[in-house]
Amino acid sequence: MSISITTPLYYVNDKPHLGSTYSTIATDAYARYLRLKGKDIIFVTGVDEHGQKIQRTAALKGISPSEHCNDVSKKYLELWDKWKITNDRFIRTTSESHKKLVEEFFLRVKAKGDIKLGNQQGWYCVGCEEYKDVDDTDEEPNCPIHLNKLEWRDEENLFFCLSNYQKEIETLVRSKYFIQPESRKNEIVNFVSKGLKDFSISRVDVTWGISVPGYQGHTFYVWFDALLGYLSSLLPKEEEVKLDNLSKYGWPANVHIIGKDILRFHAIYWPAMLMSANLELPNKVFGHGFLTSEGQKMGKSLGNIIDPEKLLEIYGEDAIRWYLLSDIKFGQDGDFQNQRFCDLVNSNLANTIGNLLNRTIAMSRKWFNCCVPIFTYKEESNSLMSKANVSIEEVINYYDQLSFKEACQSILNLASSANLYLNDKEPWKLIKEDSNKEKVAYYIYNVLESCRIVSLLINPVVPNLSLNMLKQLNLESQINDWNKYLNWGHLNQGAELTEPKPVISKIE
RNA sequence: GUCAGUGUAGCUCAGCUGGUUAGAGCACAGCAUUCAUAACGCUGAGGUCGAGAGUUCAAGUCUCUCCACUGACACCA
Repeated sequence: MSISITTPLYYVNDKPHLGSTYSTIATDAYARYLRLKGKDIIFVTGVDEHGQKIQRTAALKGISPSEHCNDVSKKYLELWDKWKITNDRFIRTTSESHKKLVEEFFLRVKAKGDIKLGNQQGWYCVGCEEYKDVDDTDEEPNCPIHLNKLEWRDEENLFFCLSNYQKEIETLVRSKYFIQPESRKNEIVNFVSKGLKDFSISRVDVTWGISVPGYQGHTFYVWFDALLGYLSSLLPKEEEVKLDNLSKYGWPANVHIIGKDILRFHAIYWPAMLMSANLELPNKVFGHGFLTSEGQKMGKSLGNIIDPEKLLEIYGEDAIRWYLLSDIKFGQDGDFQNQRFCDLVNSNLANTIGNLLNRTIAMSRKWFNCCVPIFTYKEESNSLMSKANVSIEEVINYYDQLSFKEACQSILNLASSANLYLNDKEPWKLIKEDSNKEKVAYYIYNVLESCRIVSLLINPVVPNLSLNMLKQLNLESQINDWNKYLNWGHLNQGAELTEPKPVISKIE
């Protein structure tokens, strides 16, 4: 039975930014981890292509909305390709199957009695494109951002009766693992406890969207469209679009990995919608933090926007993945600092891990015929093996909880232990006495074996580095299966070792 | 405005129920050193723990006030 994991479906109003790249990288790391453990997963990403903003952006560019969507969606596809993201699906909400699914979903929810016609009233700012909360006594309110006058709008909309699910949602959001991280869970619990209001699911002034069946002039508004992409993405192309088929193809999602800004919609609206449609709920919703650049919010006006594509061209995916996943606690906000980024990549990947492999292969080749040592010698306790076993257990645990930073730390600890082990054993001194050769063989083997474990454990985070390391150990074939190889002793004595080259070069 | 969270070495962060000289990693300095990507290892310098007051034999750790930042407070894709 397969399970799905998802990134947000990114809004194609503009080209991809670092934030969406961050979500995608994290989800990719998790997907890679699950696959290594042998799980049958479907990694879903995609784009949300409807709405007024897109309609307007396209008009501004003098092209049709669909042209605009094609352009931007293509950019996303290309970018994920460049980053070597391993998504299995890429859903576009303008696709025909998605449209069918949305219609079916709506009819089901309507049949359940959870749809009603109502009026959306309020003070609307054209600039912000949203309704503003204003002081009731204010007869002519202004937008606090744009400072212009707000328009009074009274628009007929369809509503989803979220309030029907107050009890169920309350229970759900309080449950132990549904919302993560914990701090955000509290916000949501708080919010729900104040009482849920029905929300509108259609617009009458937006043409660029999916028409609501039976309601002339209405198109679906974001949440009743975009969120359903998680479902429509799962149906195989040849399969008839049917909600009942979903459980065969990976629904419910194991986790939705999203930015903290859209947590509420995923943790409250979405489950209620699914309940109404009689579908299973996702197991978990993880709202990660936002990135700043050198301590400041990224913004056009500040001109400090980090372009993920340029970043990739300069540094390559491993360096950036490592920095984002190993230095920023997943779930908290993070700051991209160029100096720190370079320092950490060089210190952790090139020095601690890369150089460890390099020095050990060099020794092994020099003293053991360009091969992994062959020996019969054994010591009673093998401290490195114990360290490796601890790391294996810890790292699996951390990955399971999406605690990438902690996982990376544990891997780094193992590599450091191996470096210390070498300095402690001093094989380069021992080897001067011929009688020590067995001992040296044993020590070198232990360190090489630790490198092998490191390379496997680190794979979800920095896949290229991992593969490079395994190649140098002549163990490329072990890359895809943790169940088989992620335990001590799978490095073969006497296997050939080629001349080591740095597995990752230093940056800047 | 209301509620919640954060504020600890240059940087990123640990410090549970209060208890000897406040910790780690990175960066920096010195030493050592070749097996290695000037890498690894060792040593060191660096903090009035946001500010002030209080409780206590004892507070980074509890209470109060203040300051700064962040988030939530419903339609922000």
